[in-house]
Amino acid sequence: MRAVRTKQLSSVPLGRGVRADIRNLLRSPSTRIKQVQQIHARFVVRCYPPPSLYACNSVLFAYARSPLPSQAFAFFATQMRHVKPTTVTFQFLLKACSRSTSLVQTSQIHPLTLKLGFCLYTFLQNAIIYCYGLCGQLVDARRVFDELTHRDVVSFNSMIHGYAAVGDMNSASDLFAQLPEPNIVSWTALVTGFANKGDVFEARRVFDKMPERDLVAWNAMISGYVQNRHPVQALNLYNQMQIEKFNPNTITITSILSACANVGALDIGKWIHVYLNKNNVLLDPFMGSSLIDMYSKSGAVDLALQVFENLPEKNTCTWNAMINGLAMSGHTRETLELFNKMQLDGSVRPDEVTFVGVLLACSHGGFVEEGKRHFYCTMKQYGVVQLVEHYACIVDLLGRSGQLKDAEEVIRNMPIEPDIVVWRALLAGCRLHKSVALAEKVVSEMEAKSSGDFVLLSNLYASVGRWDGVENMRKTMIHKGIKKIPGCSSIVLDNTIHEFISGDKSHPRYSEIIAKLAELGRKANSDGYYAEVSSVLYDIDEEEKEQSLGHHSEKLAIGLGLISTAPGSPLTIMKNLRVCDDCHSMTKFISRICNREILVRDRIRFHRFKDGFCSCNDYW
DNA sequence: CTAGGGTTAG
Repeated sequence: MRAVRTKQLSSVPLGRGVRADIRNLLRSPSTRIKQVQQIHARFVVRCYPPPSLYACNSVLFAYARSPLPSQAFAFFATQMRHVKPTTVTFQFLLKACSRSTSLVQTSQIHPLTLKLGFCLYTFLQNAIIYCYGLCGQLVDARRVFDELTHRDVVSFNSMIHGYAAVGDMNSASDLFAQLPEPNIVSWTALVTGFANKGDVFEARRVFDKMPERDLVAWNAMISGYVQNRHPVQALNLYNQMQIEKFNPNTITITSILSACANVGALDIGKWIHVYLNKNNVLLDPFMGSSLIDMYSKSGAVDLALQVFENLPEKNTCTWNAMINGLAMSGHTRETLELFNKMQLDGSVRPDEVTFVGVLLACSHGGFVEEGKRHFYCTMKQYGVVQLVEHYACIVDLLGRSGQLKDAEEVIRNMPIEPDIVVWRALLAGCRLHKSVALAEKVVSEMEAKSSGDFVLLSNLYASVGRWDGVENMRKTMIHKGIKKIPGCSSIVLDNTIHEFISGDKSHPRYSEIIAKLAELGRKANSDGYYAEVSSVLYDIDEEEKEQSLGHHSEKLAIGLGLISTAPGSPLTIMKNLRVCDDCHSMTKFISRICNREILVRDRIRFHRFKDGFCSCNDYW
């Protein structure tokens, strides 16, 4: 009796239901992993007649474009023993290789295609070249390329893409030059290649030389700017793109929102959000994450939370964007609550980025024990490897709370080489708790390279009245030829981004700004508030001061904001370096005297100035 | 069904 039932079970044909499922799978533009897994499960039951090659290939196709492309290999290995694979089978397998950048799979599939006599199919070999290239195996890629009897544009483009992926732009350009008729894809490969290397200038040069461009090319250049932190150029190019009558797609929007986030362009970002709603565009996790990031970084965490709550689909990035947004804004409790929610939700796994946010929140909120627990236990629990960034966070956490010995101990026992950021975190702790001796030790050991480190030690000397140390630092910096990073602050007014680089007087309203700042300076002095602070002004600073007037870039941005907006309206300023003590005090003063809420986002965190106080409680 | 473009941290 039991045998009969088993037999009935094991010979269930795939049936119409599955065929309909497969049809649906192929019809939808993207694949949810659950859909494929359900169909996969029905293959596992031995059925009669065996599933057709078409059905098998369909599952491969679905896996290849799903969020878990590597599942395609498992399916191929276990469920396709009875069928003879065709070129289509390999196309999908190779698609899965490229989407999961799996060298192991690529190097196994390659000989298999040769064994089956598929070496003459250029389109298959092209895919192999592409996959090897993505995995950084340029020698293997080149061998396939050289052995091809017939090379088409795609062969060249795949090879160029491979060179570009490892940053070998010389080889990429050489190959490009050999191409009789490069097409848009060839050109775009060069643009992305240069951009990925950080050479946006060269990328733009290539982009400008393109005989024609399509949306992908525009997107490549725009995201190149965004990824290299040139948000203003990205936004300018986006305008140019619209002038040339190209409509943005979701990819363009994702990059542009990221650009808005980096420059704090809340108005433009909001406008795009409205545009998306008006056109009934469903927010995918990419756009969702960018949007959340844009709102958080523009100081509108409440709006970020709204977006987050209403997103139809969230991935790890989305959660991370929200967690980091809350952490940056100083909402420690909320950050940790959201992290709890993420763990309970279970649909996504926390990753390295998640823990940067969690630890950062603990650090800003002074939650030492909780931070330690996440660092030592929770991370291990999720199998998340501790990177230097996390060590920097924990050192920062310990250092801030005054446990300088423990912090130093952590660095000494790190399994990986501490980088400058880790040392700098300890140094910041020394500054906060005025530990000159340890700070000196740290600076001598870390071989400080950036001006910020010397500035920190110098400020520390000054704060304990060691003027000889200040002078020494200054000499050391000159001697070692250490250049200060130019300070750069921006403010968005009427959809226009105004960038101020210290020492640059080119802004059309420069003299008005200076006049306004001078007026405020006088008020501050007579108030007694500012005078007190400036008396302990140090003559070395992270940002190069404009010699004659001594204005940091953020003061210029604030000045412009004050003279060009209605009294009492809030201002948002973005800065690439950390706020200095002087500007911090001055901004507190301005917020009170001008009755303005001023939000300054520096390299590390937000400062919300209101009624003469700052949300960081002068602790940063 | 053959090639190129996207988010979070540092």
